[in-house]
Amino acid sequence: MRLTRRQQEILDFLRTHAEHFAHPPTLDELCARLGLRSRGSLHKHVQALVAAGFLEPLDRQHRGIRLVAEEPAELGLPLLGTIAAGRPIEAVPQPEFLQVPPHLRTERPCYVLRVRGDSMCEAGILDGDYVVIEQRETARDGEIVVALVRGEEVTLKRILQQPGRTILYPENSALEAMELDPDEVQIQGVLVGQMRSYR
Amino acid sequence: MRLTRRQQEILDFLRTHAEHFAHPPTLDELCARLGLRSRGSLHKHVQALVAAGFLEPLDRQHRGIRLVAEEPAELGLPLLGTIAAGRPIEAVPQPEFLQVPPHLRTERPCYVLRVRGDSMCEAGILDGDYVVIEQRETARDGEIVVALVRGEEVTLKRILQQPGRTILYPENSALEAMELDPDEVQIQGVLVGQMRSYR
DNA sequence: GAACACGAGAACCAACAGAGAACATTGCGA
DNA sequence: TCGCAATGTTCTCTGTTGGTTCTCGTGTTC
Repeated sequence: MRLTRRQQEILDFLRTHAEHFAHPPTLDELCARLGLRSRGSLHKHVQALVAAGFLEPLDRQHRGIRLVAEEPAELGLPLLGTIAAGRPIEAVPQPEFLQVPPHLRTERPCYVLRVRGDSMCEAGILDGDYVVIEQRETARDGEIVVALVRGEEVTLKRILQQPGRTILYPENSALEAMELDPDEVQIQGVLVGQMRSYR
Repeated sequence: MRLTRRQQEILDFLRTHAEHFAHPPTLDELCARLGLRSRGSLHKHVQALVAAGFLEPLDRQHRGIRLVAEEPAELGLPLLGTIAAGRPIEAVPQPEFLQVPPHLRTERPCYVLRVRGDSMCEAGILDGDYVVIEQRETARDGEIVVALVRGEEVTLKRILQQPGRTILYPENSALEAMELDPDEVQIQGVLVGQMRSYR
């Protein structure tokens, strides 16, 4: 649905307002700011914005005008840093955002890491690739996971969980699998997508 | 259908206007800008542009003059079919569209293919991957291209162009390079991005 | 002269916008 | 707990804006 001039104006105002104040305005306050004298008229506009999906329905709650969560689709996913087998994740200082198409991610919270090194090259994950990780603490056998080992090093490996031991396989025949006590392995996420740019 | 002078002028104005303002103009505003005094006359031109497919029909909506189809970016890129080394591209019946983040494509026209087979597996391109191809007839040595060989088979290979011969390398040590006469190879596009979903 | 592009202007009416009243609900303070 | 003020909801009424549809007139082109 398309917004009218007034609706757009109100929406813009609400967005800037949200940046400066913790609480949404009341209808009366909004009226005053917009030069209106009728709450009823304003309410009509607000309802239109709710119908258009920009505001959450304000079910009789006071100060109930809340902006709907900004589509993460537009913002993209945060690029948290670089993952290199055997070292902690090297975080980027300013969390950058990367656009990720929906079919490379899941509905659950995800983030992006940049891959450093060739430990997964036989699985088609190369140095410089971006991997999309679903934030999750458990994995199924055979999934590729971001794992924190002994609280110090982070790697991207394929996981196999057996009673009493957890094995992390690199996909590179030059490297060896790690066999660990389940307590030593903490799963931080599961690989759900991968991207590479050749430009 | 061909546009008249006035129609072209109006369309041009609307395009520049769209770059500067969030809302389309009203008929009256447009009149003023164009030096017209009759809304009715202008309306006739607008309707002609709607009929010609340049504007969306403005069903009595205020400020409803909107340019049509500026959204190939939003729509994504067309998924044209599946590419398997040694066979023609198997076109999908209904051109599907796939969202592709900007860093995986170029400014020039691009399309997406699905990869079948393992001929490029050592370059990290696996069976089932999506590849983003920039439409282009020439390539630099070392680029991975979509090449039509002898007018019959299409492959995804790394290219090397020497005087008098063109070599197409698969990235799979089990397969052999093709050495061809330059006339036999027609480049259809160059690889600029790659995506894989693990879901 | 017929067809066409272009423009003026009037009349019409649906979309948009606002005022204000009445009512319902919530939440706070006495 | 009660009562009141604050706030959200629903109405009706009103006026304005702006898209739509006409008719008519004037050049221009083939």
